[in-house]
Amino acid sequence: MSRSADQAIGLDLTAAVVALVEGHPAILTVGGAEPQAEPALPSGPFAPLEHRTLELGLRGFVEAQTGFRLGYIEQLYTFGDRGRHATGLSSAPHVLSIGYVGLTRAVEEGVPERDAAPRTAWSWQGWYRYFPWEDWRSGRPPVLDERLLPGLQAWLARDARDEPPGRALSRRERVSLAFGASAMDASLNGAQRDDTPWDEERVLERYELLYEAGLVVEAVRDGRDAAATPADGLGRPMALDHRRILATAIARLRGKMKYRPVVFEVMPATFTLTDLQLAVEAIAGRRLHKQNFRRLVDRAGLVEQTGATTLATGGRPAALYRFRRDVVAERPAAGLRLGQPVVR
Amino acid sequence: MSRSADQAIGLDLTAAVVALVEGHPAILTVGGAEPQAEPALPSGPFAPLEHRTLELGLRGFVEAQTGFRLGYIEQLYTFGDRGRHATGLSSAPHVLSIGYVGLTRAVEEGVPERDAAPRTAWSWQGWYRYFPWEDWRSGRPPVLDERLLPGLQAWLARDARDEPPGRALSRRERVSLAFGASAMDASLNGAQRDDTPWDEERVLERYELLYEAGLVVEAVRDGRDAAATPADGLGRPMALDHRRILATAIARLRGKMKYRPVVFEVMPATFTLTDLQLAVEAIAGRRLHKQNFRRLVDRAGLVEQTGATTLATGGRPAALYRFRRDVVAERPAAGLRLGQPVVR
DNA sequence: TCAAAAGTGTTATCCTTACACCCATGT
DNA sequence: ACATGGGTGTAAGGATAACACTTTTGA
Repeated sequence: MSRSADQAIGLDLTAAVVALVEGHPAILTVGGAEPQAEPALPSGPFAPLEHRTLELGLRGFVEAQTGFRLGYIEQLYTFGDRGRHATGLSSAPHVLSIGYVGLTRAVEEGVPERDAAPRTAWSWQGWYRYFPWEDWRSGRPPVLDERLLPGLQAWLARDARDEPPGRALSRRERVSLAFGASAMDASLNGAQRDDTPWDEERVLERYELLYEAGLVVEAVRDGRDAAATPADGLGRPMALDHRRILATAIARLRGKMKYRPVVFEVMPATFTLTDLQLAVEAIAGRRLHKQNFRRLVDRAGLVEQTGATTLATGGRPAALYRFRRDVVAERPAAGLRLGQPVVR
Repeated sequence: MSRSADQAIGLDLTAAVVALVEGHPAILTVGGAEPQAEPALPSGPFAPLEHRTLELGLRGFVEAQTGFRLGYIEQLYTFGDRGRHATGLSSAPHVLSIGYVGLTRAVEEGVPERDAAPRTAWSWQGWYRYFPWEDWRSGRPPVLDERLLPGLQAWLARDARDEPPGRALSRRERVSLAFGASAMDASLNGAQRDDTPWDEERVLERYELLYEAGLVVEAVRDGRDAAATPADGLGRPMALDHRRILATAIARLRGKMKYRPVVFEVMPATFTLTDLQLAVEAIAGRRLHKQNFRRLVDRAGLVEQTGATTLATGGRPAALYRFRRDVVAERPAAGLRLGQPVVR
């Protein structure tokens, strides 16, 4: 029960800051400007004497490195696997990272949220550059069938023997769950009744499997078996374990959106219903049914009309809406329970 | 971007280990045997050179301190607020804690899961001793109206002035959300349309409010304003911030149960449907509708009959069931989506 | 025969999904 | 006039919530 600081521990606070840039979900990255450098998320070492709380420390790093002041933030997970995100020297101080998601508006109209000047090169990067297989907005992503699933199949075949039997799910089952039953195609293993569909929330499970299979560059960099790793890997790499944190952030947002009104954190003060739908689709990574979406939003009492309209969209003028802050107090779970209407 | 271990950081791994003991949800505690000592959760300092991963470190602590070998575990949150759970000396090393939930069977029939002898005094404690207001199985808990809500009301009245206005929810709204609209009784603030019901998942929000209001002993111990703290406080205290970790664990379990088959981790190999219902009710803290529960479990394909029956329940013999492990592979979200049928 | 608990059947209601159609603007 | 996107109505299917009722044991 008594504690002693046996061994030095380093703790990084890392933020996946999300905004919408030209209709696409984007994250704030630092570095990566030089040809070979990998982009990173805003991050820094937690210093208990300077930072009153973890959250304040995080906000400080983001503001210092990019000038953005965060609104909504949420802790995701504390990652601590050795071997990953390691320096190679086993005597080096062990570094854990606490990952956060933050939401912000890329550009606030009028009042700029960015006060301080950024002290580092930063930029917005579309998050689907790091996870091309997660964007189903214009149909099933080609990478899936062209490279990703074949790679996974090869991995399963290659490593079938050294798999310990036990209560845990087999690799084959995990792949099927994460990527949908179609991933396993002809080789359905028996009692597969209702073929598992693609679940947009399983972003992290998918990334982890690709990592284990050696199909992302980070796996090779961390010194894992790289038997079949393509030279370029799938999706862009990020520094350290930041892509894993981003995967966790996307998964969390996609889930949370359905029962809490978090989308509005990335929306401007007023917007059309189509704008809102596009934002939700951008985050969820799939298309939604227009009419049902509108009724959904309406019934949930999430928005109210401002009275104004805009012609900016072309066609019939669209009514402008604003977020109704009261919903949070009125309804316990005010979100957009999307259902599965993939319209395509 | 370069890191340096500026200041010493201590990291505690802490586990809320849950099992069912005589039909009640219980957690594994250590210490607290002596009259004045507060019970604690199994816990210990993370030592990167000894523990390959955070999870392995945690499992080690639990096994060393209680002899229990954990099955399912899940990371909850990393707590790092200074002022709480602090030593008072500002130069003492800052200690963060990573909280986990674990599930286990209190007594495994036949094969004992407990191999090693416990090196510390440990015991199972019903979790509702720490959160009496969370148990609605035999109706609305009396503490709520007798002590808890009056205490909160007093706090709201007392601190109404020094509340900063802003986008965040007001204290009054937070109380209403966490404890249901009935908490605010006559003083409904206007647009309160559908009166917020009690949401069994908001365990942490409720505990945090009680802490802020100085109504739990820990708040006084941590040096917060104790203007109206009753001598004994509400519910039993735990060491450090362990009760907060337990609150997080309960909240997570109550939520997770609805979309993942985690209940079965605390069930014996075979059980009757009533056993299962009682287990779910014990965790959720409320009664469920019998007939609908059975159909729910059936439709979800979560269990299958063993063929055997038992007379142990009294009355007509009950069929024995076992968990169908296949569901996990078959259905993406195999859980008990409870709905709100509070019967009583 | 009665109490106790297991187990089955049925109905009203709401929500989800899908489809068809109308409206207001610019070109 | 027509293309474009905004906006509304309604019907079919399924899930939920609530009800009443039958079955099998032990005392």
